[in-house]
Amino acid sequence: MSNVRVRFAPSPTGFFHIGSARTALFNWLYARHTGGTFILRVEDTDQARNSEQFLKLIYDSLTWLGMDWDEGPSPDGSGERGAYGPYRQSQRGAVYEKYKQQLLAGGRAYEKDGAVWFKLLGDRYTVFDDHRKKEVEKVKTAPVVIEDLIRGRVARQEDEDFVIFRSDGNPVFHFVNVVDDIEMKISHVIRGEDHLSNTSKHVRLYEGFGVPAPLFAHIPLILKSPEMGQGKMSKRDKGALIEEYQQRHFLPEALVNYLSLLGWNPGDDREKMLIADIIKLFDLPAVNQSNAKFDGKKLANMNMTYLLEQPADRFVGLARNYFKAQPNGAAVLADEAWFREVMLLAQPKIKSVDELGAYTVYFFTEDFPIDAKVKDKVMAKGDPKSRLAELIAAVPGMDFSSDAAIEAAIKTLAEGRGLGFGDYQAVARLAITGTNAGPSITAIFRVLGRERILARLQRFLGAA
RNA sequence: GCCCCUAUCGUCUAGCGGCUAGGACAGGAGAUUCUCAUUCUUCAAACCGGGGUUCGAUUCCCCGUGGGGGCACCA
Repeated sequence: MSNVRVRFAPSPTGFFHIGSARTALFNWLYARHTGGTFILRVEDTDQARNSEQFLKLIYDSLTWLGMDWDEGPSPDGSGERGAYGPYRQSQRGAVYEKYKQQLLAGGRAYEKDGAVWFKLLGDRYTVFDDHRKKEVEKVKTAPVVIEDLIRGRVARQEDEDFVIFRSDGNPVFHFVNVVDDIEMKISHVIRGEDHLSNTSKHVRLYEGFGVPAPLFAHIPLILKSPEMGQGKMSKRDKGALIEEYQQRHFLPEALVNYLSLLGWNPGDDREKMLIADIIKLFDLPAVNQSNAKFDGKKLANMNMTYLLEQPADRFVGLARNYFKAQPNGAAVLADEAWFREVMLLAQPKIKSVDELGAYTVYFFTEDFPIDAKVKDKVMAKGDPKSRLAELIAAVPGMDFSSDAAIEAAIKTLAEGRGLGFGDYQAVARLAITGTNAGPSITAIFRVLGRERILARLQRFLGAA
């Protein structure tokens, strides 16, 4: 067990964002890499915007992604574990009060306009701030120098007193963040670069409390992809919410793998990696300094490569979860053995689990759609109606015992007329599945069975 | 406006003074396959600009420019 203690400190004020997930991930990876402690702390001081629903979403998303926390609220929200609680800021009022009194008593804070302000040390002067369009009091101070683990030395001037308790009596972010990091003995603050400018405030606060500051590591931000526009990813952007991937039944390890590569790399060409290897290889100095744009296509590709190699049981389980949430789910799942067979036929073909519904409809209903474009194309080539009639004649006597037997039968039929397998395949597929994409036609014959194949062929020919 | 961070193919990135600037996703072409997809081969694609430092800069420094973030009694 190392002395590394890191925390992920989200606010339950909105959906769980991909940027938050990445920050959580880097903290978690660092804790696991170093054998340290990963803490979840809920920053719910903004009573107006907090909600229990969003809090639950944080627990669920972290759990889904496989980021377990050593201290913090329990995943079901019922209690908590760890020696430095409570882990919800809304329950830490007494702690903040104590630290406020300490500053007040030491002359490092004062009241003004009903709020409590942190007092900087140095000579004071007044200037007109043309950004805020008002007179402000400034303080001459030495620059705050931060030795950031990712950015190197960063110097920034902090030259204005700032509010630490609002006039409504509630403490502000900068204050509670620092107090809790002290109380929870946080060793490394790993957070988004958007906090880099805040860090000078935080360092002054640590000084005010007479406590050494933790080490800082400011990670790059995730930006919109070029199609989405400019700026950092916001909750409005497509693909920005973890919930979305969960609903689409992405593999969490694929998402984690992709996220780990946004701003970090193992130092060689490896991209697809086991979580265990990512943990082993991850380190703070290897994190990039520049922001990364989100690429949904690369994520989708990562998800597909994971999907292709899933063991049958896991894939079928994933498929089952997906269909449970579909309107026709109960019917699809009715016959377990058959469901499994169909899903395993689809596994090597699909790119994501949420394609499964459309990809396998015709296995579960006679009322499947016919793709008009595919129909036009297939029916325009050769003499498909004759091929269909020939198949209808042959199917009753065909050996359906294996894919190989079916393939042999169709080939024999084709050769007898100087044709190829393909001349039957396309039109049979169209008649039986309504599309041109799918598993091998022989497997479809075998799984659907003689009666249904024959019925579909006849029905299609009759309508054509 | 002020402050901070940052800059290699469209995108994620490797490179840590001397390389035909490498890989991956996306895109193009081809091969394999009963379709589709996978897979394989292959093509196209980048060092933001200007000054330095150096025998030599993608690499180090400075200045621009571009991108990002921050400047609240939000977090």
